[in-house]
Amino acid sequence: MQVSAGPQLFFTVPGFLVMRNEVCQLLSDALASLVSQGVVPSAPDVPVQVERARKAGHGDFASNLAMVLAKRAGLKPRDLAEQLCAQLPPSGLLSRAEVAGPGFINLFLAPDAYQRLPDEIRARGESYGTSDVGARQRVMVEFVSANPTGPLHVGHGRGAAYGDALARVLCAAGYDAVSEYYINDAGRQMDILALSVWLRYLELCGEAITFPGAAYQGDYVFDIAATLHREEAEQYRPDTGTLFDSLPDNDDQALDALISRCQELLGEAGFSRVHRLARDTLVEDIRADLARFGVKYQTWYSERSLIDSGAVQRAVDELKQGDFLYQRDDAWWFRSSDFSDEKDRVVLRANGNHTYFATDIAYHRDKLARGFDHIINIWGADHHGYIKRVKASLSALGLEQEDLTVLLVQFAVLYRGGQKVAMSTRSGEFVTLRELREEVGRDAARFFYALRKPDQHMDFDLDLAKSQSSDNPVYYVQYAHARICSVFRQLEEKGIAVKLADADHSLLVESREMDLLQKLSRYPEVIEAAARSYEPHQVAYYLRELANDFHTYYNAHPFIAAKPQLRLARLSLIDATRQVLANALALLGVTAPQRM
RNA sequence: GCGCCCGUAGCUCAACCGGAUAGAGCAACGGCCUUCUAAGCCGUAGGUUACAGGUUCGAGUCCUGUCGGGCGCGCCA
Repeated sequence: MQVSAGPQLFFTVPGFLVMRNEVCQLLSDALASLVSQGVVPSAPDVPVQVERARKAGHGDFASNLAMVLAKRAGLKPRDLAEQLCAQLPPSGLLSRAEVAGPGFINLFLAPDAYQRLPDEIRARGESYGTSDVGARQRVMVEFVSANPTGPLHVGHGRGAAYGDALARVLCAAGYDAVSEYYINDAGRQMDILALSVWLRYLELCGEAITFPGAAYQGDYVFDIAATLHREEAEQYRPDTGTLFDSLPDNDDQALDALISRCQELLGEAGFSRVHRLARDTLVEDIRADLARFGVKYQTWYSERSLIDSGAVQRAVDELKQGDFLYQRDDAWWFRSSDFSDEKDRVVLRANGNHTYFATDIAYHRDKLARGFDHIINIWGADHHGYIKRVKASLSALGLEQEDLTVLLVQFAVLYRGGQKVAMSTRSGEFVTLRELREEVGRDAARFFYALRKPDQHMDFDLDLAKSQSSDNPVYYVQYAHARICSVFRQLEEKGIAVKLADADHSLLVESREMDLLQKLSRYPEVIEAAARSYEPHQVAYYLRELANDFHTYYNAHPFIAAKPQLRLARLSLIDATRQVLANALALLGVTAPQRM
């Protein structure tokens, strides 16, 4: 069934269409006509590509369709292009089409298509730009998922900014996207944290402790210990006389021995109490930290719950039954090399504990079992070696590898005063996300992250990010929004009443006005492209372009001082601009201030 | 050594499933405020897209190799 694509449809269906897709449909119709006439072989499997013209003079849209099809049609590209133009169905959307260069088809929009845009944007409000190209497919985006063993650092910040923006962009493009944080609360690192808290607690009880160098050193460990001491007094202070006797020389082994002794001395319930207190405190801290960064999750999913529910055991058993596991050196290995991984991977260690990978297998299976059409993991680039094994496990469990996309975020290197900021988790010398937010502000930090595509190495200039000057790109965009708000405040102060709905947009004939209208019309396409390629940075670049068009317009033409009819049209245009600036900033988690 | 990511203006980065003359910001230089916020605008200059081949009507984009950078290659998470 063909969709007719007149302006009627485009402007009356409440906002689920994208202008470029409408143009694309017109061209598809033209192609179908040529096929039915036998000019072009039937059922060409070539997708019809239409893109925004990159140069003024090339019209509004351009297509390479004729060049792609020329060979199989046995026609010269330009001749085929002529025929395609002739077959374009009548439409209020396009005013004309012409052949250019080696065979491009340049398409020109009817002025009316632009002139109705401000009203359309006003009617759509916050939803302008959204579309249904995602067809309500259910997508989960999992990101950050840092161990709750300490505060988030700036590396997590990049993943948070990216994941959150991506989820929002996907929603805007018509996907049913949700965000999830996977709480790694089951591993050895958490045991070390619990031990660290307990040792600090013992200090508070007056014990002389030699705190291990490999344990967690951060101040937050003291805070949690203090809470424990305040709430439980000395209930978790057993006889610790032999606690540090004859520990292994090896630091890691000594730590494991201490954990075992701690578990023995406290009993399962006692250790669990300390463990849970540490976890809950840090998860809450992380949640609050991310919330202040503008990042909210629909779900927080506990790794431990996968173990407690038996999901990990079931997954391992099933892999065993399918002969995907084998025993070697007392450990159980997964045959991931059968699925193009470099080598097989341990799932159950010789000591009986499962590896992180084992819970990951159960976790990813669980995600898909929850009914998502697609799951996306955002990982730090240092985890790239894990992609193949996780995908291999999906195959072994009869699931589709294609249902999982792993997106890698490269590291950000901080610069302050032109110097690289040294960071090391080990020494506790890292810049936390909280410090970054307090130093440069949430908006600047989010916008800086948003300005980089994730697979690019990134230099983060702290001085630039916190500068309250024109050097800072976030203010450039926010300033455009504030300026427009200011214009409307001026109107109010002068007592000038405006009824934007009465504006006659045919009065908008200046080149800057056309540029601005064109940019506004492109917004839904930007969202669609950003969603399709998982690149929310496209929204950030679009924002800069839109702000630039506005600032240029602002400097070139008066709004309030114009004659009443023209004034109304211009105010309507900048009001629409304000709406799109606000919508796009919201996608990136950046505020749109009314004054600056 | 093997694998993954990356290499674009002096610096930081874009470039819409391969398209027309590779674009912005910063830094440099020159202009624009008695008028709606100068956190702004306009202009000038800046390039063999690391290098060498290949694929085709067309390559920054795809393929191969070389060089350079980051990361990974644990019964850690």
